[in-house]
Amino acid sequence: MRLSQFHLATVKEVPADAEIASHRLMLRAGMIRRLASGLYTWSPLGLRVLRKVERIVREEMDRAGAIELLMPSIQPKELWEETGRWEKFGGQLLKIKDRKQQEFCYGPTHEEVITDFARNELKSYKQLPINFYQIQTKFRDEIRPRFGVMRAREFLMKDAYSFHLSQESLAETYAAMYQAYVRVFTRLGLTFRAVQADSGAIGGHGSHEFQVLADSGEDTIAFSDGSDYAANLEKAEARAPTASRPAATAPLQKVDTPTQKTIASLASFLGISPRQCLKTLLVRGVNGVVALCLRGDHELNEVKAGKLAELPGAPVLASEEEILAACGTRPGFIGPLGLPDSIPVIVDRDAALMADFVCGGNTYGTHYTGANWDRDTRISRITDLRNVVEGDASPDGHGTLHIARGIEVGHVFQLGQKYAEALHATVIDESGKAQLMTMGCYGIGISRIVAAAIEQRHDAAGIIWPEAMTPWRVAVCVINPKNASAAVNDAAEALYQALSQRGIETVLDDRGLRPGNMFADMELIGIPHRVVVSERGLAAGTLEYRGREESESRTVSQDELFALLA
RNA sequence: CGGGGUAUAGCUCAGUCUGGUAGAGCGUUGCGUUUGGGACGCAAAAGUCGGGGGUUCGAAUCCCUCUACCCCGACCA
Repeated sequence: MRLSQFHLATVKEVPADAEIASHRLMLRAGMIRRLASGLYTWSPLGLRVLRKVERIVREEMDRAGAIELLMPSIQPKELWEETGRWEKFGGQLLKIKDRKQQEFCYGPTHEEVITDFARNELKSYKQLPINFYQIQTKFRDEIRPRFGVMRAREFLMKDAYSFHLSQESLAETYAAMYQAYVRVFTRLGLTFRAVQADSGAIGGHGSHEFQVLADSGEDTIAFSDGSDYAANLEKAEARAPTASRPAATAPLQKVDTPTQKTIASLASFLGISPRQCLKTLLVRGVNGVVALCLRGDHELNEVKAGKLAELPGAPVLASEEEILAACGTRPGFIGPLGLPDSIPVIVDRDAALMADFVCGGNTYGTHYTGANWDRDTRISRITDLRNVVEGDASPDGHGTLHIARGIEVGHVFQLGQKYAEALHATVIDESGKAQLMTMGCYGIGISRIVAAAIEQRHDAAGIIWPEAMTPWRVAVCVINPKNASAAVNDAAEALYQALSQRGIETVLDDRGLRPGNMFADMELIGIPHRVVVSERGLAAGTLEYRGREESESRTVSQDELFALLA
């Protein structure tokens, strides 16, 4: 590509509300332009990168035996009513009407459509297993779109859906998809982790997320330094403590804590560590409120709590009125001692090992010190309720957990029969009977990968593309082409041709900008290799090369350059 | 959904409190000087001040209203 024939549109300034590096750099490099909230145009430059990612994903899906198709982005209401998701999906579902007032949605995902396709197309067990995928634009009406294409409303996604007659067959395809994803992210040159994920309300047997590690990530993941164990924080199990509870030694005493409503203020007021305090949360349960107890330095894991039989779903903290009615005090002074028997006291495994602890006094402005389980108060149930923290033992018994931030770019999921059941997707088995199919689904956020890669790989000058994603591998920069001798321009042109003929994607910067502008642009848009052609070098018969991550350029011959790029 | 903020030149933003000639930087166009790390000079084009309504002799500025966009929050005791 000759840049003089391209539309490169870098800018110096970006809106103050572009907060994260990838968003700012994509705007500055001119990869995307915002059309409306959560909607972006991909410029020619941005599209080159997006297509690179798409291509690698497509190649690896094909290699893993998935078959590409393309479903409509607009989907009829009736299909979504069959699975009950027309109502259940919530505000993220963009609903639209046609001229006849028929209702549709812009597809946020395609389980309904693919299952409808499968129930019509697949008749016999002999057609299974089969795995269909598409690369399609999706729309989710996010509450708060932000960070550019990272959390946009319209985005490009690869989604695959596999169909099986047995769990074993599903497990095989699941494993193949997992391996395909490992290949995709490895080829893209990204630092990532495959982590165990919570399979959510849908149920199912297995789920892994592929997380690109980046400090700005919206997800928190835990991984072991002594094994392959890695899990989303939501899912990560806090290993059962092996120690036993120390004996009670302190007498139970009530102390005045007039303003100490938080663990932090309580601990500093009493001169103790937060881990000697007990945190008691009152949440809405199936029948009245439920008390959840954690060590003061731990945090409630909402996913774990949401699975408790005593709770109707994700935990919702009780209101001040409910708390006053249930235990006669206000937030900040709640404790398990003396709670009515009707309130279950569910205690985290680590909190259950506390002795001589501090907890709320259940009257305004007081706490107990020297409190002890059994002696002073009851426990209804002991379970894992907390988020793991840095330094916890890995739940598989090998190594120590570390916490990192990640950007979810892929998700593989054993769906089971939820959609097949709702849509009656069956095939005839060997004995001639209709059998519900079992499904898996596998997503990759193509457009999000572009942002995630930049998030992981950039410096003060701009983007640093991995070779697999870069719009061009090499930039040939001509110094002062308008006034240089014909020999300089000819040499640049010849080098550009030679590189292109070797199959190396090359961009020739023949715009005639001043060198500083040209170099800054090439660094901003992240081209991995830069070659400068000038009078100076031409006289010596050499080229000047600089890698994107190198701080100094070096002199090379043309052959050395080709070897470098081979 | 609740709270807050913003909307002025292609872009990034001043100007609004205290009503009186529409501003800057960057970018763009032209001319000239420059030419190895975001050059310099001169000249120029470019704005229904988000839309509508009101107050006023006079509104970017005050009031009402609508729209769009952004941020924070949705309760960890």
